[in-house]
Amino acid sequence: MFVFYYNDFNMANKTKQYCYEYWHPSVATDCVIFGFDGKKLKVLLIERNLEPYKGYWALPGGFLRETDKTAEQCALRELKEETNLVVSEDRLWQLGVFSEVNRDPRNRVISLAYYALVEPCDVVGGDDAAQAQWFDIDEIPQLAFDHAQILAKAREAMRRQIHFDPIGYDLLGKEFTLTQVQTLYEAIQGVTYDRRNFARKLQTSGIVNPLGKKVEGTAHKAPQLFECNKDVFKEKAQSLKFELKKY
Amino acid sequence: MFVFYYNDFNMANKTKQYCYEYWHPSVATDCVIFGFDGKKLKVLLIERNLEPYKGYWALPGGFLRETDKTAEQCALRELKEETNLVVSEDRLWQLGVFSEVNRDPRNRVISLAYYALVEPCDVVGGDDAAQAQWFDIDEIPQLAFDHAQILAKAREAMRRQIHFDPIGYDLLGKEFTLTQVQTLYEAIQGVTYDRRNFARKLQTSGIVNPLGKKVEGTAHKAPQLFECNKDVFKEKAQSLKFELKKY
DNA sequence: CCAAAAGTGTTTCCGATACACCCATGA
DNA sequence: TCATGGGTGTATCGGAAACACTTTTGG
Repeated sequence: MFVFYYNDFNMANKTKQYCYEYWHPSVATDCVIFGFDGKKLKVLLIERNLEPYKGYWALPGGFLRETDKTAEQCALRELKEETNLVVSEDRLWQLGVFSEVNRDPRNRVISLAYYALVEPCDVVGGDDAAQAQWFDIDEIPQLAFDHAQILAKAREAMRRQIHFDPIGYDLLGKEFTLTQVQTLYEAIQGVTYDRRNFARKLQTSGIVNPLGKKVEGTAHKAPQLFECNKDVFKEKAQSLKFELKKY
Repeated sequence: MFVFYYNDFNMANKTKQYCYEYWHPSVATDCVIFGFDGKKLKVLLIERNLEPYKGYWALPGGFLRETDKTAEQCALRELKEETNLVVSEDRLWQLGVFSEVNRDPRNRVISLAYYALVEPCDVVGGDDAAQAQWFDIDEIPQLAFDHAQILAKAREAMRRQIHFDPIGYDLLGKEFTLTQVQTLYEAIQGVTYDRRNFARKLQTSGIVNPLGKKVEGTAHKAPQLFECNKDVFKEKAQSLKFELKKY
């Protein structure tokens, strides 16, 4: 490999192995990982171990490498490195591009942002992250870079997508109670629903199937467990018209 | 400026002025521009003047430059250069990132894709485009790169967004008839609506305001002209719940 | 026995749907 | 006068919304 040395005001006496005829920006990915603890929406953040913004909380993410087959692969790789969380690509959704000139104090960095909804799990810090931690969505600390903006956009995107894809159920795991679904939807949409109407709609529509099992060890009447029928959900979502009903 | 010469299998004896410590991908933008002629949905394409895919039709777009303040600015700049079409930034919507390793035969190129809905207008070719032309959305020629995939995704994104934002009316201009709106929605959603129900809903909801003017020179009863009340539209769209009704 | 959450049925109301006839205009 | 598309009212139906009491369970 050809290597040479070269100085500029940004970076003195470092190797610059990668040379191009035209200007290239740096490209990074960032992930907004949503979770749900049964009561509140959560977001997974890491504490930065490196400058800039060392010590700040931030979205997990990092630079695209030549070995990353796609930007999605980069996002998932960084997520695993920094939080030990493994997410499958079919649960990763594109959020958008953040390309403001000064969004990173070091360089021109284009961030490709993604989001995912995952079921409750443990996370640990690693690599460039001092630690990883779930935060209540309404108690987010000050974030590095423009990550607050990215997070806000992710909330809105998720809120919209939930009308079309059964992603909400990804937050609940394979089995859940109707109350959990309702609490989740209320947390996401910021509204409340009537428990009886909510339960009836979910069951009669076929979006959930009863598993014939009950939760054990509750200090009250044991609720039934259900699973999500994602095919039915998608079929129902397909019938969406303008404002969801036909004119 | 420091300049030196260097060979590799991609590009022999060219100047490589831009050097980085780490690998950087090329970043480009592509635009899917939707139009509407009163009957059919249209898409704006350019004929490529350069290799690769010289002579193929493609989405307007090009490489991100250091002078582009944002990716959006790049997209709009390239659009203007190639088709002479000026679109305002608030009508430009992010579509997604296309980052497959081999999507461009030359190099690793990340494409940031955008879409916009514009009212009918003339376009001309320029710069890297031999010509620019509107195509009926159901009569798209073979496209360069993965642009067919980008276009497909744009159609779907637009179809979803139209539930939440009054972007459909951007295709119609300031004044329009109710039949035009209906034809447009039918073209986008691929369904038909009852003319009376459609008109009533639009008017009683307050989404359109009558202008008290009529179209002139028709070979039949002259239809009224309306304008879109985008604030009302957004307010209505806000009331969307899961499947649009409250549980 | 008490607290806490689950389960369940009926009525009301509104909006979506289906449907057909007359009107205005230019050719 | 004819062809074309514009404008409009009503009856029905179904799903959404509102609403409260009983049941189960562990403590």
